[in-house]
Amino acid sequence: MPAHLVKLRSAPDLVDQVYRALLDAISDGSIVPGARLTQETIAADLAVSRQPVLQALRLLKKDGLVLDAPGRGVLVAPLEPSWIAQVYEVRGALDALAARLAAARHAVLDPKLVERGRRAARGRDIQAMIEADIAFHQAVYAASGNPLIARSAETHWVHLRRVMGAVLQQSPQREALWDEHEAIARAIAKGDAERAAHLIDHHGRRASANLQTRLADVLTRPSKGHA
Amino acid sequence: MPAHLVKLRSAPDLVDQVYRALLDAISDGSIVPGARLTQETIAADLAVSRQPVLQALRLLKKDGLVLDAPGRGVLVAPLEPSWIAQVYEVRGALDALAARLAAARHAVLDPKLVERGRRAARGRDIQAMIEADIAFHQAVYAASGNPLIARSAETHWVHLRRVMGAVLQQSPQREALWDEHEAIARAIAKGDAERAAHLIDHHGRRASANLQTRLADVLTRPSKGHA
DNA sequence: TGATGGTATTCTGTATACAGAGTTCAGTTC
DNA sequence: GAACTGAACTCTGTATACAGAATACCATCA
Repeated sequence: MPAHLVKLRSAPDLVDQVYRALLDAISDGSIVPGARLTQETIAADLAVSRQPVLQALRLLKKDGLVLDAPGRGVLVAPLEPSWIAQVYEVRGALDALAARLAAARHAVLDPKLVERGRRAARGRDIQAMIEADIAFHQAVYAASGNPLIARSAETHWVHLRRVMGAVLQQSPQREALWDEHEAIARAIAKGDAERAAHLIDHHGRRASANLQTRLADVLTRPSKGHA
Repeated sequence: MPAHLVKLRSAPDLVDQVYRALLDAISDGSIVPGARLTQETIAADLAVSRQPVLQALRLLKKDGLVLDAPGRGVLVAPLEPSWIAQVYEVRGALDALAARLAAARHAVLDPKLVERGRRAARGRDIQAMIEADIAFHQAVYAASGNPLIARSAETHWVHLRRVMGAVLQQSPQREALWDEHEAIARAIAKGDAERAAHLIDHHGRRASANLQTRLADVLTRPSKGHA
């Protein structure tokens, strides 16, 4: 048997598809925070029975993305500044760990990641900016050599993606962000674990503070988001 | 309405119960690593239909505790030394974060935790030792003020509990473990964040190395575990 | 003896049916 | 007019039924 044949993804079953669909919709804001969903409406929208929806919702509950609203369906988790702070604290610890490990291996991140990020930062496509940001951090996770880091951080990024989408109409320091990313990549390549961890830690703190104030802003003036 | 009435856990539904039952059985080793399970046998054992079992298994898959074995049911995740190392790396990062935050708040951990731990360490009840260990670390998480830490670490502890149960027939440095715990608690209470983080980090590394070698030992001489 | 083809079995995933719990709303009473 | 009681409705969770996919086994053939 030729070894280059990739193991083909046999059955992307309905539960996975429903889960993905809801995850994407919640991530990019198509389903607004605080929205109320019922199994039946989701099932009807996606043209499946309630069964796979039921299971997908349970997975989303485990992720903390939807909450039980007994008797009235489920509630899409609202966005709270304090929650964001907590997510960033945990993600920051994982980022620092990943950066330290990656530096220990003198990992070299693909320069294209930064290029792509800078290009996105100069453009207007918010989603592209978010994707580039996520891609960079995931590259650090991958470079750490510990796949569990990426898996643990995955859920956190869904939460952050939601906030970013809701908040990042335009950010002043978008270019500065990628200067930081580039410095982190350099420290990792050089094998300077402490510096890499320190940089990515501060990077996260800045981003956290930024998102929190912006989110609080949006929440107090709720209608402004649509202008 | 009196405020002291706790919100009563309305419906622990069958899915949760099945999930808990399997989680406990996998954690304490009643279901051995590598065992093959089918929905039907589980359903029959627990006297429920396949439906809740199906959902519970999907949650366990998300936790990485069971693997798909297409056509032959599901496989209880085997124990691998390298996996343990990965879990400890991530858990270590969370522990250090929690210790640092707890120290920043000058949190005082309940001294009973250490007392109970020492008593368990002198005894013979392996499960009690493990429980005491987990209880201490969870107390640190709780003291951090960030509930997300405990939630993120929860899954990791299930994996570790499995290994501990499989490996810790008797450990020579059980008392030393609680000296470390006590030192960590002191550093937290004193507010020395860096020292607390440093201590708990080393604590984790030692435990990781210990478990890994022991697990590798058990795996190469598989029958010895039952002696 | 080893490989190959077909068949039976096993197991999962999805859909439908049903029952229980909670909510909403209208009617009634003070 | 406000509060309470009851019924209708809505929604979820569980069980059963069915169809498809994968495996294991057995007979056949070189």
